[in-house]
Amino acid sequence: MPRAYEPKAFEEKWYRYWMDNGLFNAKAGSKKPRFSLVMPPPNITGSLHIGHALDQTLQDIIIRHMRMSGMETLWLPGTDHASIATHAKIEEMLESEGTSRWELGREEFLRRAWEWKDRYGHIITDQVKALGASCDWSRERFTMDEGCSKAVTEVFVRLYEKGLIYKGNYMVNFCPGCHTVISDIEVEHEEMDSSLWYIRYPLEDSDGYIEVATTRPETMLGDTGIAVSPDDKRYAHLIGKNAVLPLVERRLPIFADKHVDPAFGTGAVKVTPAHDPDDFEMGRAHDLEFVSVIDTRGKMTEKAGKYHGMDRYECRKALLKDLEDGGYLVKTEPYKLSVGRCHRCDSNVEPLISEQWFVKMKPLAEPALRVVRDGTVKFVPERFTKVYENWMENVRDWCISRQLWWGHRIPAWYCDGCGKTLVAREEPTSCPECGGGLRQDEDVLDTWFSSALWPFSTLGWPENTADLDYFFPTDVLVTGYDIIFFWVARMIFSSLEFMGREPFHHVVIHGMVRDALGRKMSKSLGNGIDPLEVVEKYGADALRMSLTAGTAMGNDMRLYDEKVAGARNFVNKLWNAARYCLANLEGWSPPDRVAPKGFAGRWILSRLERTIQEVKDAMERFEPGEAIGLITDFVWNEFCDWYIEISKEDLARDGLREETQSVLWTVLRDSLALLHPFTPFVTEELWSYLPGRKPGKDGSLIVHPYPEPGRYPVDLEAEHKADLLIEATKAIRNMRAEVNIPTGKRAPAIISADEPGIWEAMLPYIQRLAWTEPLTVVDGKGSKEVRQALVSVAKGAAIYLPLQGVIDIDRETARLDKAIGDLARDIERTRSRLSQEDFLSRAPQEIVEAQRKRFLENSAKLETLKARVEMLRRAR
RNA sequence: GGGGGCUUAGCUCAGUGGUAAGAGCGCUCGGUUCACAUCCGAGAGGUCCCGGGUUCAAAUCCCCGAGCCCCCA
Repeated sequence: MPRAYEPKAFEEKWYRYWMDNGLFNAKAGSKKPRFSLVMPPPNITGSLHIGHALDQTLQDIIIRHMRMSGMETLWLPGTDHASIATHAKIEEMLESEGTSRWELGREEFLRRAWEWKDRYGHIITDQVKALGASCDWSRERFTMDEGCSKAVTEVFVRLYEKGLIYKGNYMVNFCPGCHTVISDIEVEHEEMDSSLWYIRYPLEDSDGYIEVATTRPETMLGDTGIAVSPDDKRYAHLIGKNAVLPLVERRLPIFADKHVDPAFGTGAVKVTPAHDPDDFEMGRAHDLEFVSVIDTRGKMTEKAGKYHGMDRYECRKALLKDLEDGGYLVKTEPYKLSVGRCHRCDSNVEPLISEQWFVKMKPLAEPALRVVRDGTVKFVPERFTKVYENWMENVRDWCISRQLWWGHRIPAWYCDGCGKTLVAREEPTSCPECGGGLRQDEDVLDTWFSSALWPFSTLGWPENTADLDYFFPTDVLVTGYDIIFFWVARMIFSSLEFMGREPFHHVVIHGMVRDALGRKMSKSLGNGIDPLEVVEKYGADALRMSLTAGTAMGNDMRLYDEKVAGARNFVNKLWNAARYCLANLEGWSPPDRVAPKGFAGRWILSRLERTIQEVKDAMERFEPGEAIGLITDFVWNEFCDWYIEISKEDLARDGLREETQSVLWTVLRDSLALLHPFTPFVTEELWSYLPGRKPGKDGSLIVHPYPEPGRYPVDLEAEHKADLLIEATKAIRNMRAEVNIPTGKRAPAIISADEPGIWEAMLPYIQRLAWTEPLTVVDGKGSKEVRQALVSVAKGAAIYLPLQGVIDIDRETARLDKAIGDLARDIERTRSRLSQEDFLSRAPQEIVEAQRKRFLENSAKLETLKARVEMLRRAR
């Protein structure tokens, strides 16, 4: 075995081994209890970023843990066709070739898109493999593969037939960058510095004016009314009158509407029903005309008269100048404006009226709320429940059509003859009403429409497959809080509607990975961390560990080099601990039973038992960060720092050698098993060297049973002894450091104990661990104080460090005085607690008992120290 | 406007109502200990954001406030 941990030497090897032996593959219908989860499908356009790495790692930890716990596990991977993103990518590519989708036509465009998908679509899944993701690649799916597409059509048709999908003319968000409608949640709102323009609209029947304030002057060309608050006395006399739109000369009725905020601007607002969601509502309520002046490319329409063809912002400039020239512009004020921007391309979204397909949400939302409220679906951490509920309660109809070509084409046909709309599973040949020719809807569906079906479409729905029968509903879904609305919510209502039950039972939500300064990683900042570079430098295990250790589920985290290096250091520590164990296990083979008699062995197994219990508990609560923390503490701070050091002593002793080997082997074996879900590569590698390992693939760690509580006795007596050993060792090391005795240099020490018998057996260990020579025990009751020495107190013992030279009395007195002060304060605290009637009667017995014990122990220590100080004074 | 989160050591973060508040990194001092310098040993460093309340007991639960962040409208 190499001295240092070299992840590159074996990571690929093991991934291939697991794959080649089918160890990731699930069997439907197995007798074992099942556990399944589906991977949130990454976009085919993307490459692996650190957020994926976190998401994948958490899922892999869960699935490996479950696999080792004896479940028939399925982790189903796949990719998402990412309609807008891929479409944009292809268009970009065509543009660079000097052509366009319009020139090529739909069929050729799609051929090119599939070609692109075949070439690049698997890049991201290959990258996922480098992280060690143990998903069942034989079941890999794609949102646009045959089965998933069939599911999409089926869902569309059924919802349409049920009246839950409709087509209509409504206010939608149009993205001029992506050239398509997007849904409400794809719009991001951002506060921006802008202006508020005050414009004077002449009254029709008098010389007066009504002044309005607007943030979007260019939309005035589509104004068809003016609204004021019904309670606003300033304008009461104008209600029912008309104003005249400057430059356009359109007559605008002035009316009252309670949605108008009298405190905004002048209290009077211009109403543009075709270009503002609120105005749209007012336009309907007050029967106003709808005049569209901006088109889907963000350009002014014919209706804009002389501004026709201008870009919306260009038009704003021109218009403001004309208003000013005409004397209509009263003033301009700075104003903080909330602008809607496209989630994908950042363009300013244009609200406009357009005919689109929608999903009616109310009837679907209701059951989706119920399953979360009654606990059928649980969010982890729980606080995300509220986020979900909040959204679901206020959900609006979902605009699902997109003016793109890459995606699931809407299964709707229109008859040229009679105008009838047909929605069908298979392409109809002619109109059933009039026999006329049919034209399919040009649009495709929102990508999330297909992702919403992921937990069951990937298992074969709408067919009744064995996989669907066995693995559905899935158990857990792991994802980031940023897609609760986009995806989680939609899977829940889709599954309830089509499967008649929840898609999963737990939704485990993680946070975002940020850079060292806490900033979001973004292309424009260039602060993204490439997970593959990290794997290259530190190994996949270190990356996985650094993404999980020290964070609580649901919270954002920062990632930086030092953190990964720290994780790598632990893996290296494990590596070397294993080397030590293995070197001492040569020629040894495991016995049937491991039941050490020595206290050290009993102690470490007792600690291992407790660790196994605590890890189990943390995993059940979906807190892998806690679990990995418990394991690393155990391995590093107890096994490596103490037990291994103790074992060096015991291995040299005839009577103890064999049981010590057994203990080393046992602890190493269980530690590797405990760690495997977190650091699969290094543990499988080390496992392969472990004596007693079953041969063949069934002997692989990946399918070895996860350590369960109840394996080893919790041994209080051994734990107590180990406590004493550690306390005494630390006391001696401490005093040595105090007087600068170098580590490793032999120096004498004396333990003056109340019960010398207990200490007798520990001498060789303390001697080794604290570099004492000689180390003696004396009976504390009978013996005299040791003169030229430093002293420390432990439970039931005073520990002396004799010095050759004369000790510095002042310094030693000061040191002891500090210790006395600390002890006295603590004793006072416990004494006061123990004197409170309420505490004694109301606090649990164990707590009171612990306080008593502490009081007594500390009092004894205090006595010793006080006597010592007294002695030093006399010696002066 | 509504909802949520965060505030704990110099930095990044854990933290179950139980009584001496933890880790990693950094810092200081000392180490060529036969697994490991990717390491070992020792140490310094904290009004647990402020103020109330509940409780025998509060970093932890409740209320008020401050600062920062996120989501929704």
